[in-house]
Order: sequence, then structure tokens, then C-alpha cells
Amino acid sequence: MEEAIKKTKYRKVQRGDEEDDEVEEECQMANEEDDGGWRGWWMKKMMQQMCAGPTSGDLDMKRENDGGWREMIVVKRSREAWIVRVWEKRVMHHVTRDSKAMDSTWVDTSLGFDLNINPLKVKKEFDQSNFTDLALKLSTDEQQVGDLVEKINRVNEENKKLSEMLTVMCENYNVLQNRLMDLKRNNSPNNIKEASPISKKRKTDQSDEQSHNNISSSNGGDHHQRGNYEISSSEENANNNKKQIRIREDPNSKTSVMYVHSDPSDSRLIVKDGYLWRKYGQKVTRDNPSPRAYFKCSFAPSCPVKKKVQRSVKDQSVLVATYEGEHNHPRPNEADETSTMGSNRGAVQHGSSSVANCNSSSSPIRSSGSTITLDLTQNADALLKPPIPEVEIPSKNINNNKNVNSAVLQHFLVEQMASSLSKDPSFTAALAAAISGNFLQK
DNA sequence: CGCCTTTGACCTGCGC
DNA sequence: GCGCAGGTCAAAGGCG
Repeated sequence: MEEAIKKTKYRKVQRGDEEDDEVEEECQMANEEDDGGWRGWWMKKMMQQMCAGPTSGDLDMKRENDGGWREMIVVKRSREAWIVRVWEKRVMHHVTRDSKAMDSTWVDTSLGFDLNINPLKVKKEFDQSNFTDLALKLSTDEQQVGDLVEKINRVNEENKKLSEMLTVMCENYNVLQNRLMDLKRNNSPNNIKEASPISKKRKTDQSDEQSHNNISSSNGGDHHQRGNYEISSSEENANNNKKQIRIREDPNSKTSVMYVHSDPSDSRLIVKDGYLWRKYGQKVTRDNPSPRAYFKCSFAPSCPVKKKVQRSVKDQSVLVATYEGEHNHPRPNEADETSTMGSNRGAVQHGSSSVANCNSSSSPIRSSGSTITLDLTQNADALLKPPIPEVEIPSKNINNNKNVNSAVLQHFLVEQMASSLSKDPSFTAALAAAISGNFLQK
């Protein structure tokens, strides 16, 4: 730091065309002087400059005892007098992110060395000087930076408080939800019986629906484990880069449920999961106005896997697919699907045309290249209602449109995210805070 | 022509 | 045993 001071002084004084040895002597003197010697040092300096003839705009600096700097600007030179304005600028050594630590103040200690000139005239000339404007501008900018830093810090603190509040709220929500589920579990046999005398099979369906609810209410945590349920996204279609939510209720029962967003107006009960299915029946059930479709895996004749697809009672835009059994064959790869497309025509449920969703406020969808990662820690109700329009990919056009659809999908995602984020005022504040934080760190 | 969907009939399990 | 509801079968029809 000391070295920097000497060099600075040396360079500045050199502009006055002084000799090097004089500069060395002056630097030494200036650095040895205490605060009380400042005026003497300054007077000496002024005399030297008057002889050497400084030009307008020459700048000199002196370090104060408190660690600050004093800057002097020779603002005007005339035949009659040197008009010098001295600015005091105090800048602390350590500039941190805390705005309070960066205390920068300007005090006008203008000195007019008027020999024969009317002071008013000098003042007028001084005021017209460009350096006045420059100094004022600098002062204003300094003030604005200070204000901005203060504002950013305030927003940061506010953001932190909101995050803490949200965390607490989520925790409370989970606790309440768990209690509710416990209560339901304790009372469920009687309640179900009283509410609707239905068969055992219907109870299984209800448990499916219940598991849906359970998932919907789950929140927080990075593990795809929710109580007795396992959530996996293993059935996503790799070709179309979309994911669905699959819940394995019980590993031993080999039964799992998948919830897929679908257009309510679409009467086809098609859940595209990458496997080949043959529909063998359809039935209207009592508890649901929507028909239930029955599928068998048609990829391998010996494959015992069956699938039931029905719209959710609560949300018609959601298809509930119940899988029974395990495939005894690998998933049909892209080549197989492509080759079978022609012969199987529209019967093949190719890929996933539905995107299980994301909540725009926290953006659980992360898109990286052609891969979309779905954050399953989001509330599943929100997950099931994507703001993203579906991109229906006709199976017969899969080959030609695969690349195009991928681009379209990405375009949709980008537009949707941009739209959601731009509509969210808190996002703007958060973005500003993030950028400013990064800026301050640098 | 081959494969799939549709749909009515039949089967099965459960509750009463 | 009967009725009900879910599940399955298979013939008929559609589509490329």
C-alpha cells in the first residue's frame, strides 16, 4: 500500500516537470509528515507548482492519517493567479460488500490564490470550468453507487427472509400433511365402507388415487422417496426427452402408477411410455365417468405386463396409468420402434407426448441440450398441470419430425420459461440481487 | 391382408 | 345364491 502511494505521488509530480531527486525528497517528506504538516506540505507544493507552471487538470494526492486520500486538482491557470481547488476524498482501505464500510465523502475546500483578480470573477470562471462539472459528476455517481449498493443489500436481506419463511411454511405443510395422512390411514376402512360399498378392486383404485394425492401433497427433499412410495422417472421416453411421474406403490406387488398430463378433449387413453401396447378392452367404471382402457404389452408375446389407463376423477387433464407386472424384455429401442412403426400404425403408443410439469416460480424443469430434468421435489399437483403446451408427435411422422419436434419442444420450453419468469415480479428482484451479488463479489 | 380398435358378451371376485 | 362391478375375450369393423 505504501509502495503504491509513493509511486502515485512520483508519477503525479512528474507531470509538473520536476527533477527526479526533488520528487524523491518530496515523497519522503510527504510520507513522514503527520496531519498537522499537511498545510505546510501543500504550501510548498503550491509554490513549486507556481514556479514549474502546472497546467489545468493536474492532479495531486496526499494520504491522510486516517487512511483516506486527499486529492487536489489545479482547475485553472491564468496570468494573474493560480486557482486551485482541493477535494477531500476519504476512502477506507477495505471496501467490502457492506456499503457502510465504503464511506466516500467529498468536501469542497476550494482555495483561491487570488493576487489581483476580483474573487467573484474568479468564482465565475471556476464555476464554468469543465472540472467542476467533472467533479460534480463524480460526486453524483459516487452517491448513486452508494444508494444502489444499499438497495441491493436491502433486497438481499429481504430475499433471505422470504426464503426462510418459505422453508418454514413447507416444513409446516409437510407436518400437517403427514398428520392428515395418518388420520386417513387410521379411519380409512370404516370411512370407505360407509361412503361407498364397493368391491375390493375398487379399493385398489382408490388407493391409486390416494397415492396420487399423497404424491401431490409431498414436498421438499431431494430423494424420490415418499413414505411407502417410490417415485421414479424410469418410464420416460428417451426419444422425446419428456418425463412422466411413476409411482411404485409396493415393490413386491409389481404394481405401479403413472400420472401423465393429457388434453382433456382427447378421448384416446394413450399414455406413451416407450413400450408397445395392445388394447384389449375398455370399460366404464362406476366411480369414474371416463372409460378405463385395458392394454397388454405387445412387444413380446410372453410379456405379462398389463396396463390400465383412465382419466383422473379430480383432474380430467390427468391420465392415470396403472401398470401390473414387469416386462421380461428390454425396452424397445429407437430402431425397433422406428421399424415397427409402419406395421403397427397408430396403435403403437410411441414415446411420451406429455410433459409432466413444472412450476414456473421455481422452475423445476432444467433443460440442458436435449435433456430435460424434472424436479420431482415440486408439488406433484403442479407437476401434473404443465403450463407448457403439449407437442403431439404423430407416430407416423416420428422419423421425419423427430429433430424438428425436439427443436419445437425446446423453443416452447424457452418461451414458456421466459414468459413465466418475466411475469413474476419477484424474479426480477431476485435476478437483480443475484447479479449485484455476483458483481460485488468480483 | 394384417393388425389394431371397438364393443358386447362373458368371466371372476366380492359383499350381502 | 344373487347382484354388482371390474376384468377379459373375441368377433366385427376400420385403416393403411
